[in-house]
Amino acid sequence: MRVYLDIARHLEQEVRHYFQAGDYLPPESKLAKKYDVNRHTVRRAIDELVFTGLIERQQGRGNMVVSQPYDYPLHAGAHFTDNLMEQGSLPTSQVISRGLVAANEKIAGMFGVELESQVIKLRTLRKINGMPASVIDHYLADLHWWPVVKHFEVGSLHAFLKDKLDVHLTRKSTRLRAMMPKKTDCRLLQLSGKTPIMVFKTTNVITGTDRIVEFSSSHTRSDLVEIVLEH
Amino acid sequence: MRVYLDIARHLEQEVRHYFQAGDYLPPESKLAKKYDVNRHTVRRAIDELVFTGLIERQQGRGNMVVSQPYDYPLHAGAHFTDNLMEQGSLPTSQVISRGLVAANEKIAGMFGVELESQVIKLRTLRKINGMPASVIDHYLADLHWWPVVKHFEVGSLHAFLKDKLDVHLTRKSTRLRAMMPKKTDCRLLQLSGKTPIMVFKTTNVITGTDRIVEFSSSHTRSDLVEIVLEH
DNA sequence: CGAAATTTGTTCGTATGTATA
DNA sequence: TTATACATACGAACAAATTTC
Repeated sequence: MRVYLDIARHLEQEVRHYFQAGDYLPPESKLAKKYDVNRHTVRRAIDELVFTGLIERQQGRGNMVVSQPYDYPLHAGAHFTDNLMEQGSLPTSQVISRGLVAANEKIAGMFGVELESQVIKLRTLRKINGMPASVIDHYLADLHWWPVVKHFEVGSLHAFLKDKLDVHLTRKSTRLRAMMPKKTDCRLLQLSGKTPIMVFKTTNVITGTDRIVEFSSSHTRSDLVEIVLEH
Repeated sequence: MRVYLDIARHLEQEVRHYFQAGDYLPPESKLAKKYDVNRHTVRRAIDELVFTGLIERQQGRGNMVVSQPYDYPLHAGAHFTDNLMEQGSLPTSQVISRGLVAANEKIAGMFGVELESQVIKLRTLRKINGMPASVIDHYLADLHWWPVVKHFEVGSLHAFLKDKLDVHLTRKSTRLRAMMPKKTDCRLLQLSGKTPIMVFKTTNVITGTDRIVEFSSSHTRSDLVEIVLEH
């Protein structure tokens, strides 16, 4: 059983060998016919590739290949450093999902909006030398940004907002802890479940004001990344 | 449409208000009946909560509530905040060992002294509400401080140095990672071995200079302490 | 211990909604 | 506007893991 995992593996090989970033997969319906399974099963397989950041779904358009093939990961144990001051403005991240979600109590409270009101949610994956290093959920308060944010694909979110919307963000506070990865973390970060992750929660305000307009939660592999703060 | 999002929101509220970590949701079949939808739809809703780390699926068993709801009244001891900017000058730490040791390569390099030359080492334990929260190893470059440091017992090491020796220290850099505790960590911090620790390595200079005269390495329980940085 | 019941996991089929070209 | 493609939802069946008896 678990046909979708076989298909996911096969699809991933196909993508890495014969597709480039920007290409689109064949339609789900075609793939379903090709693999002789229900379209649900193909979707479930593609879900896996979306999770790992290889594919991005685009309703009405298709499933796009996000990252380059042949990005071979380094041997484990390699060591990187990171600069906390650049969290949220990291240049090497790519979007793996986006949409509007209802604000939960915490988010609504921070943003000063009604509970259940809609906010923008982006999930980005950051890779270092082809290795997934951290997955970051961004929440944006201002729905007016959505038409623009819809087209953000790779690079720095903060730079993108500054560029396209003239919105300048400043970090207000950062909260940090460590924990063992959940299943989703393991999948997204290709983790074994034995190494802990670091969790950063940061709030960002519009520069010069106290209005929190972005909240992000980052899950970072602790074996690949060492955080550096220069005072 | 998007019934599953409504259900996800409702479930999240229920969980945050009436469930604790370790509790199990009602079976998906019951929830499907309750919300009068197909079980698929309930599953899709629960997927959202799994995604955010609130719920963990356990095949054959049920869907378990994972994390303590953050807007829940905390029972004492569950959660603390800490301020990184005060690391190394924390008032609640006590010395558990002290002495002169030979500098290893790393320490010698940082201090700019000969390999194997003697440096001061202090090990302090920091407790929060009587619970060991972190163990810190301090290395001091200047042996002239030893006669004075010998008498340091509790409180802030930095304040002590300022008081007794008129030495003003300023943090230069902090490096941070997370790891699983070693045996010694488990013993000193009364840890089970299943929760990760955060490791801070900080260098301190004499204020106004670039001379690194203190290096400290702090091992901190990640389940008791959340680090807060205000920018 | 083993069988039955319970609960989540996967797959099929079908239908309809929504976004994009 | 129409066609295409992804998104959501319903119903049914069986598989796999766990608990209960």
